[in-house]
Amino acid sequence: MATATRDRILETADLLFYQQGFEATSFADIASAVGISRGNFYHHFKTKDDILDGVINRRLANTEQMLDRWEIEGDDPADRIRSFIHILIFNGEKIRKFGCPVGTLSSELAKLNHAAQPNAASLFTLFRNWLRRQFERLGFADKSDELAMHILGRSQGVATLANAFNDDAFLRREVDLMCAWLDDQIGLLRH
Amino acid sequence: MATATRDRILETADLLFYQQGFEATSFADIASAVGISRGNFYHHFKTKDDILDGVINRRLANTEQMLDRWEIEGDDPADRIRSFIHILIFNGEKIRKFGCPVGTLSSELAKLNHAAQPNAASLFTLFRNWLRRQFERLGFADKSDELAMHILGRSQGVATLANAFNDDAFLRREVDLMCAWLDDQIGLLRH
DNA sequence: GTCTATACGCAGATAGAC
DNA sequence: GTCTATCTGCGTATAGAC
Repeated sequence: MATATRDRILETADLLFYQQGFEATSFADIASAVGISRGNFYHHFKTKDDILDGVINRRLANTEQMLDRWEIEGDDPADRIRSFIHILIFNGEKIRKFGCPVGTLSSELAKLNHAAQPNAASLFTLFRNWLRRQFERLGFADKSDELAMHILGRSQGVATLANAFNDDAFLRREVDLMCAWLDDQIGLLRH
Repeated sequence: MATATRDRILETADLLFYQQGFEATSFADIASAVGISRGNFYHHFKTKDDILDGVINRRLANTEQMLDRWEIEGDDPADRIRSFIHILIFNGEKIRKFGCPVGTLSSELAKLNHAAQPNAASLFTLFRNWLRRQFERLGFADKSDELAMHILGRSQGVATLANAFNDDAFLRREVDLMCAWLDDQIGLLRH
């Protein structure tokens, strides 16, 4: 198939950008991991920035798939929000090693003053809008976006510190606190 | 004075590492900003990692000074914790541009698998222990470290999202929520 | 579509004159 | 203590054979 190599490059670059960072990952790194020559790259991508765009688009598509799955599997909006919160535990090992894939990429690109930073931030927007919709369905109306951003921020902070200290107990404790916070919010709704 | 140039190098490197990241900052960047030649560097530092160590030590010293100041200026432990929370607003512009200097350095070094990562995390420990002491004085006893980590995590998440979206309103809203959380915790202490 | 060979610049680092 | 000149390797990117 015409796009098989291209897909393998993107899959590998996605992983390496996460584990090593975008700038620290060279064409040679990706090429040797994929098992192709450096020169072959440029048949599929013009520049390194092109690969970055491809990786971000890949992540956007994968994230949308995951959110759709949660939408189907979750019985009610609160359950679905808990799916989001528990991803911190599900991906705990990777997060302690490499941080959150969304947050670390956005931060790196911000520092590099890279044109693709807003593109990376749109990964956050995917979660933000999905969470907002769940809160709306719970009846939070105008507050929904603020609650979505709040919990998104909480999860980012947990990822950053769990990574800095490689602390699994902290991560699990904070997941419990976030679930308790969600229950509190729902309780407050009913006065 | 013998160490004047060394100090200027560290001051400049500190700033550039924050604004551009450690790896993206070259000797040439620092040299031109300081106004010295590249060769002159190696009289003061053997390697780039030596500069990183110097920068981290500089940040450790500056952070200790700031925490000591808060200790003196704050009337009670709750006020001091509010000083910590409000640094997000005080440094809001820089945070929206470059993120939190502690969190972003720790994350970058974690991805680079750099030997100095625990060293960078010790900057977090400085805040963590200072916050823990404030919570202890408020009477939280065993829970003090967990509360310190909680609020440290919250501030990290706020910095990451405020940077990703360049969102000042979110930052201020979350600072208010963190202060409200603090008041709640103190209220719960008295049953 | 994949390869080898190569261009070119900049990175970190060193030697040695002043 | 500061400089200029230089080394060496690796980064992205290109040219052209197969």
